[in-house]
Amino acid sequence: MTVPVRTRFAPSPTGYMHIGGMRTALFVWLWARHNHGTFILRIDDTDQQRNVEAALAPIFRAFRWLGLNWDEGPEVGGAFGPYFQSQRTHLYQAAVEKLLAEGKAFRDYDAPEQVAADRAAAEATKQTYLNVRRSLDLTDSQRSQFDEEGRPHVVRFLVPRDRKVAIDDAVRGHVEWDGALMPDPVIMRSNGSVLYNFATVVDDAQMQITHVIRAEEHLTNTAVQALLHQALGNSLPVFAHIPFITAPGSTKKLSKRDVEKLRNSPQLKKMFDRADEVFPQLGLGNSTTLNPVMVEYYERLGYLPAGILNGLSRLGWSLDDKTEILPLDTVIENFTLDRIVKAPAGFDTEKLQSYQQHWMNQLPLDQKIDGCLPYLQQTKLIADETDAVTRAHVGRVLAAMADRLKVFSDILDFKEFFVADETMPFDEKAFQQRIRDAAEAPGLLRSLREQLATVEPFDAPTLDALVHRFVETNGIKIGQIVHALRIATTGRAQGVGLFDALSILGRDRCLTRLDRTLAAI
RNA sequence: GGCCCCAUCGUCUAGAGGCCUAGGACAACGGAUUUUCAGUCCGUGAACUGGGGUUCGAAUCCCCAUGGGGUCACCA
Repeated sequence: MTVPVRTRFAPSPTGYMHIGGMRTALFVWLWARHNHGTFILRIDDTDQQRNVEAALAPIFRAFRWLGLNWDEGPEVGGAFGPYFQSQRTHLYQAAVEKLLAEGKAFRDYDAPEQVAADRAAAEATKQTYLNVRRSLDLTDSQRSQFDEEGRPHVVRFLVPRDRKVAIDDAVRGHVEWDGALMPDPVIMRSNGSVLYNFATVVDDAQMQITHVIRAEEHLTNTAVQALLHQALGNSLPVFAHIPFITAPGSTKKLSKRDVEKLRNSPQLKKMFDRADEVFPQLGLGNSTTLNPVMVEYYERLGYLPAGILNGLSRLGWSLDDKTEILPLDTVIENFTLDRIVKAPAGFDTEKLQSYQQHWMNQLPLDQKIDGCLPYLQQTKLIADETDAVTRAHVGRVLAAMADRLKVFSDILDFKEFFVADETMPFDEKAFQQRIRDAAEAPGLLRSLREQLATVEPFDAPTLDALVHRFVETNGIKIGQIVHALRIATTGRAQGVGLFDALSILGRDRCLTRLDRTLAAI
C-alpha cells in the first residue's frame, strides 16, 4: 500500500513573496501534483507579528497569480487545521509535556547570561559548544523551590549524545550527524512559546506530511528535527533539501539585501531601471518598493505565469538534455526529486526573460489585449470603460507590435497610438537630426503630405507602395523620407513598422501630426 | 573555527564507466534579412577545479587537496 503524498510549504508572513521561496514552493507543489497528492500551506507565524494578515496578502497573491493552488491551509481549511502556527499552541504544549514526562526534555533554569558565558568559553578554547546540563543535576527540592520562586526557565530537548542521526535525503542522499556534537536545542522559550524547529516537527507529524521539501539552509536543522520525531514516536518523513538560488553573478544566496547591493550589476540594472520607468506610471512606487526578488515585481510588470513558471522550473531541474520550453502540465507529469540538481543555481534574469518572450509570443491576440488594457487604463491612455472600438484599436497596435511586446507593460512604450495628436511629444533629438537638420526633409514631407491626403485606401500595403513610388519619382533614397515621416507621425525614431503605424493612426491623425511637424520646423 | 552540503562552457543544464574529438539553451561575438527598433535565419568562440588511485577504459567510482556555500539564537 502506498501512502498518499502530502507536502507542505510553510512561509512566514514577511510582507512579500521571495522569488527563491516561490521556486521552492513550486517544487513542493509539483511533487504533490505529480503524485496526485495534497499540497498544504501552513503559516509559520510563531513570532507573532502585528499585522499577519497584511503581511500574508502578497504571499497568497503570488500563489494565486501563478496558479499554485493549495488543498489545505488558510482560506480553504482542511482536516488538519488550524493552519496558523500561532493557533496551534495547545499541540506544541502537549508535545513538550510528553517529552518532559518521558525524560526526553528538561527544564533549564540557567540564566541567559550563564549560557552566553558557556558559549563564549567554548569559543575561546575553540571547542565545539555544548550546553552545560546543570539543571539536570538539580535535586527535586531545588527544582520545586525554583518553581515556587517563579524562576524563569526554558525547555531543552535532551539530545542523545551517544549516537548518530541519519537521514536519506531524496536529493542529497545519506547525510548523518553525530549527537555528541549537538547542543540541546531550546524547544520552549521562558514565556511558554515554542520555537520553529520544534513546532515544525509537531506540525509535520500531525499533518501527516510525507515529504518535507524545503530549501537547503534547513539541512542542518534536520538533525534536530529527525531526533525530535524519533523522541515523539513519529515515523520520519522523507526529506528533500533543494539548493537555494544565488543572486545573479554571485555565489551567495539570493536575498532582498543582496539584490539591493547588486542593483548596479549589468544584469539587474535593467530590471531596476524598468521598474523605475513603469511603476511610477502605475502608482506602484518604484524599484525600491518592488524589486526583482519579489514575485509581485513580475506580476505588476505584466509577466506571464507561464514564463515565470517555466523559468523557475528550469532553475535546478531539467527534463532532459534539450527541452527548454515546458508547459506546467509537462513539468507536473515529469517532475521527480531525483532530477533536482544538487548545486545552487544562479538566478539568471536574462534566461527568464527568454522564457517569458516565448510564452508571450504564443499568446493569442485576444489575451494580449486583455493583458494590456489595464496598463492603458491605469495610465489614463484609454478610458476605464472599454468599448469594441478601443479594443480593436489596441488589437491593431498589438498586432503591429508583434514580438516587441515582451511583457504587458511594454505597451506603455507605444504611447504614440494613444495620445492626442495635438499634444503628442516629439523626440527632440530625433526631430532635430532627421527633420530640421536634414535639408530636404521638410520639402519632402510637405509633398508627401499632399499624396497622403488623397491616397486610397489608407492601409499598409498601399502606403508602402505609395512611399516607394514617391522615392523613385523624387530620385531619393528611402532612408531620406522614412525616418522623417516616422518622427513626424509618431514622435519617435523607433517603433513598429512605419506603414503599420500610419495605417493604425489613420489618415486624419497622420495629417494632423504632419501639420504640427511642418509648423514646428 | 566546528558540523554539514556542493563542484561540467560567463549562466542554466545533459551526462548515472566505453554512445563524449562532452550535447542543448540563455548570454556573447560574426554574418544575412530590414525603413527604425524588436525579431528571424546561419555561423563562431566557450567547460569536465587539481592530484592520486580503481579499471583494458573515467566528466562519470574511491581518497586527498583546493575552492565555493549553508548553518551554528529563548529567528524563521
